[in-house]
Amino acid sequence: MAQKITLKKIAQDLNVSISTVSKALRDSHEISEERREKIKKYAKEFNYKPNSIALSLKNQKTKKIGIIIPEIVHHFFATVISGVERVANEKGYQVIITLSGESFDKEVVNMEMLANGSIDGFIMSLSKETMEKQDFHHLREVTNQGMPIVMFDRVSNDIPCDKIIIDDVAAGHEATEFLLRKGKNKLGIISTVDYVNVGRLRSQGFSQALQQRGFEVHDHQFLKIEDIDRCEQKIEQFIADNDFDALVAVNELFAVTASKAIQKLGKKIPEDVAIVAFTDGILSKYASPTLTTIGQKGEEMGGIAAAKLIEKLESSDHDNESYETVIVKTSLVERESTP
Amino acid sequence: MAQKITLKKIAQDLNVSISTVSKALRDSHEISEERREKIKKYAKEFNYKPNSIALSLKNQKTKKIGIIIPEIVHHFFATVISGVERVANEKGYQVIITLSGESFDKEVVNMEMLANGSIDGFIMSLSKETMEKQDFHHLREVTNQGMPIVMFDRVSNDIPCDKIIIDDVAAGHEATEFLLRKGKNKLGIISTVDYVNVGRLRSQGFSQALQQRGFEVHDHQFLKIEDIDRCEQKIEQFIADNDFDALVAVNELFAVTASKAIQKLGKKIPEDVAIVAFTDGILSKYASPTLTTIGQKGEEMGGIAAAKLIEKLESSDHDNESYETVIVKTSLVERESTP
DNA sequence: TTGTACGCGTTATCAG
DNA sequence: CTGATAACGCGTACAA
Repeated sequence: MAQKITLKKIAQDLNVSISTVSKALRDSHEISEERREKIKKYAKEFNYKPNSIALSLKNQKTKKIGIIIPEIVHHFFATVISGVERVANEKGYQVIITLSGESFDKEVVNMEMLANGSIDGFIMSLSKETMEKQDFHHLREVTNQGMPIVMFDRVSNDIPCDKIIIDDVAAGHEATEFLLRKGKNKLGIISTVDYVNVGRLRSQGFSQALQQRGFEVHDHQFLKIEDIDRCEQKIEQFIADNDFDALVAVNELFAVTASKAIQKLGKKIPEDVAIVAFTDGILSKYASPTLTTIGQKGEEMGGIAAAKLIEKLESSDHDNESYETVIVKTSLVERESTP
Repeated sequence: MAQKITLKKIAQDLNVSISTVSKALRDSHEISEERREKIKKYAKEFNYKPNSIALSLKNQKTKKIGIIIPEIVHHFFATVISGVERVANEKGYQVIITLSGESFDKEVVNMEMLANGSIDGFIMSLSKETMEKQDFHHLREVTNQGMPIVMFDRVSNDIPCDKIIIDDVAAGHEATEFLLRKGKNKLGIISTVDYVNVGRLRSQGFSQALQQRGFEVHDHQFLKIEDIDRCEQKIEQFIADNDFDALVAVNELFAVTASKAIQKLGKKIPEDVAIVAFTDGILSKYASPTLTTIGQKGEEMGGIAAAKLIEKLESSDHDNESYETVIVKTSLVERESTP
């Protein structure tokens, strides 16, 4: 009930001026020790804390960074936030999160809300709709105002800003090469439709790896799933129709679904068919058998994004007009689904 | 680069006073239509948006709500945030998220940071350490300042505030009764240590259901896990040592681990041993076999929490000093792990 | 119809 | 050593 205490109230109660209180609390030597102590004691008793809104207004800095992501219930994004939060907190920043829900309009609205002084800078990953529309005017508006953006994972080349991505082609290559080295030679890949970047790029890496090893690449080796909710049938069909001895799946869900289909057909993992999945998450760790995956290091990406953003925020403003794209190395985690 | 535009700048550029601009933009009839239009056009051209920090300071309202949760990478918490965010956005509020990482100290620090004017109210779930220590002084300080808190899931009865919980006793009862009705009669429960509320209460429901059916309840039916990282061994031991025909697990991880242990022992699910898990998440849906679970409805809890908080925030301040505890019904989702 | 003054809480600067 | 004043951006009561 006791309303929040302010400098003004302390000043009134102690019959001194506001600026005296302010100085005393900041240990200024301008104030006599006696008075200083008295004021500090009083402030402590009433648990005085400077009002951060007032400070934001005065300093033109909020010490907050805004995140806009498509969904928070996706494990990858949750890990990114976790990384952002960790680094931000270490450096005295708070994190405001908004969700676009893969909607362009909501992404725009949220950006506008946050850009009105709520935060010092953005960390974001574009919504699917934005990727499809290729409309980035909201980002440009923000950067034009001098507010820095760091993009991760789903980025746009049209916007000049720092970017944190993984090299999906290389990652697809790594997964494939790993299977080839294990002696597998009848490979298939379960991917998304091509306009989803990650699916297209990882498939590209898959093809490259095969070709480098002198294999021919055929269409029947590629399954491109459009509707994630009804992927089961298609995956079962894909596996039944082909005599694969190894599969790459561009996400955990496809991998688990494939794993089940394979076992249903009476084949053994990894002896008959091996699997490498992408996006190391909970499913891979707890599926039966556990899945070898290419980890996406969301935590690390988030951490790097936050560090980059804060660096920009705290560099003496505008002398630093160069932008960097950081490629985070993926890491292969071996589990039971590969020999 | 074009710095953010303010009322002041518009006023200068147009050679009028600040208040004229302010009034014009708010469609005041005090201002002549001609001038009004001119000002509005200019403002639109430079994309003027009121600075939210200044508004916060003036109105003593931030239109932001703070969330403190233990971890964001737990699916349940992610769904709660999703629900909070949805409702908050609908009502024009933004969401600031901080993570305690299950640490008491970090919870305290984060609360203090947010309480200094950054937000209008809290939505939170206590860290494990806080539950263990039973130290809630930081919560009390905040409520004493007149800032409302809504707690969910992990709550404290010591703090007067709205609470959103699931009836864990009833849920434990439901899970157990379900197994009994399926003809199982040698039941065990894999739970957490007692100071974690959910574990204790669900265990309680487990006991109640058994006793109501005339079963005796013995200590050996309870496994209480302290360290979630090394639960595997203990769960295997627990299953090997007892001849259960059904298990209740208070979270997905325990359930999946148990499922694997059971299959390792050559027993069949659900014929030999059935499983009911808690917290319906991704794992339950994709484990082999898929798991029957008691769903926790995180999205709904988050939505209710946000609605309650905003209601309190917008009710004419202090006439509303009653607190409510909302019990969200759980729902059993049948899958392959039960007959 | 337009402009001035004030207050939100803080700090920095300058005057006493 | 202490205090008054300005400024951050906004809205509004009051004065012109």
